[in-house]
Amino acid sequence: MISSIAELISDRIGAMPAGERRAAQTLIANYPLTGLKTVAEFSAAAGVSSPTILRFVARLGFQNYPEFQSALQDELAAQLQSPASRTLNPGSTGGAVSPMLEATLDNLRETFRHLTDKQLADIAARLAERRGKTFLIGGRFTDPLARYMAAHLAIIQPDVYHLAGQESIWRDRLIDMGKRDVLVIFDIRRYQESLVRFAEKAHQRGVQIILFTDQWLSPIARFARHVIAGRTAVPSAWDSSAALFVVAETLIGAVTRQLEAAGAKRIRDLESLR
Amino acid sequence: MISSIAELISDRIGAMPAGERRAAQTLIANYPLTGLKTVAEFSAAAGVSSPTILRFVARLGFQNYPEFQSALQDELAAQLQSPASRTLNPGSTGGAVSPMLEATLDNLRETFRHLTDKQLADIAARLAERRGKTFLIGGRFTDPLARYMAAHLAIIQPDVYHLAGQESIWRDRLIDMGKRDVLVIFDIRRYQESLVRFAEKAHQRGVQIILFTDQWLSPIARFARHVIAGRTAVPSAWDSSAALFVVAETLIGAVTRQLEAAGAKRIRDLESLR
DNA sequence: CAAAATACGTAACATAAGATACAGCGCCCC
DNA sequence: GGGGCGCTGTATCTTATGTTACGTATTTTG
Repeated sequence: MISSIAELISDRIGAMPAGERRAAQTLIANYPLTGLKTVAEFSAAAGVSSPTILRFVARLGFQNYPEFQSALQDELAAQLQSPASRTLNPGSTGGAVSPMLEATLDNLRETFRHLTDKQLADIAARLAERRGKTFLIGGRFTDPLARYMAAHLAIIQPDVYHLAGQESIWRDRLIDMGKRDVLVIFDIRRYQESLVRFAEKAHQRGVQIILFTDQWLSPIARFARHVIAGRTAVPSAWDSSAALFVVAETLIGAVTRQLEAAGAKRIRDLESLR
Repeated sequence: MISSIAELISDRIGAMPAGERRAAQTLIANYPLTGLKTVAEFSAAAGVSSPTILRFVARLGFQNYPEFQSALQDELAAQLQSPASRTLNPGSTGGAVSPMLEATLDNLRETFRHLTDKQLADIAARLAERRGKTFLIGGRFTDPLARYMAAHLAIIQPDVYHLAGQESIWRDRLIDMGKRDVLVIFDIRRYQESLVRFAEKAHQRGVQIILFTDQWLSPIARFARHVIAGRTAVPSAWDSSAALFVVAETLIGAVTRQLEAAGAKRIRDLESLR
């Protein structure tokens, strides 16, 4: 079975005329980048004319050049999103557990690779900024993450609220929200209508939204000031929220560090209350 | 110093208008593929108009769109040729992020290293066994994990209950618990007195306890049938529950697989209820 | 060795892509 | 509340990209 275009090429390269073969070799040589450039550039790199390139992709079975490029891009997307393929682990971890663990480790690495220090620092700074209130809410499966984050933030600073219960309840809380406030939303597929509506209304009131979502971006991204896109794919019937969980923990740590001075006093006060 | 376009973006994303920021977030979310597509496709993915995309790349310092794409391709070429450089993002190694990530990755590996497939399989089998009820409860910071697990398990099987609210409430639920039932407890330092008491009473009633705890083992371990000890140490003011979270997800996946036949029907029934 | 078939490139064409001008709108500041 | 600024989208235009037609070169075969 032929799965990648590279395989397809090496499968048929024998039955190609000289010019097309040069095209094939050039493409393979630094795959798949040459194929993503324009026909003119491709042809120049291969030292043949444009029509030869087009005949080449036609021979591979594509209707036209854009279709060929799309196929390459899809392949590249798959490759970039599941870095598992590049870490070929030769039996180092053989159990039935490891697929799940490995996928999660990859998701973590991949999620943080798309996340710069500056982004996290900005978000942490916004959360640490003690001007307005902080609200947290999540979807069906992600609401526990909102709770987890709220449980920590509420200790180191005042005015942290987790929005729970029925939609009507938190919808009414909108009235307390304004420009100075922050709303942290967790929303991964399948995105919840009610959350989107809520986010939109909050946005209209000038609330700054920090969104935790998956790589396909919840529609809430439209309204969000900051977006954290975590990888969720694992070999399971469910999506994994582990990457978002770790980002949340990282943020909690960062905020705590920023509030060190004020926070330490607050924690001491809390202790004395027990 | 700014070496990659991704860094450049996150450096300037703060100073961008809303539309362009959406473009930036969309690009980062699955970098760099969106940037290799046409302006029209990019704009559609981001939910903005084409000119906004062009203004976005102009703001990044590129003269025109093709130049921007070339830069992305060059970057991608460099990345594909030296896979090692992917993991070491020179800008972020010095930052505050990676210590946290690295520690979490270590915790995950370490946690699973002490966890055999058989252990997990046994626990999953016990959870999938549909003789009695399943109760879940957690401590101050770990209760969200109990909720997360409950949210999933409740979908694939009946009689799954998360114990929330005040101590007196769940203490009274003890009366419904018996030998056939399972109690999943999350408890990490500082271990909660109330949970220990609850676990002891449940144990006396013959309830099988599955305990998620840290490597120092909650006192509840005395009463537990199964103990999962996760690593929690991270360079932060707080302990990390990420390892326990991932174990929970792994178990959820395993239970789902075991209940595939029965669970599939149940999920279908649930869908039809909406 | 000759004739035919195939391959290749040049050049003209059509199309789709990127760029720009302009008007509407919202937002912020005064 | 009013004026100004800046952001965004629609519509138009221009560019360059992919495509095709055709003539020449090259190879293959009888």
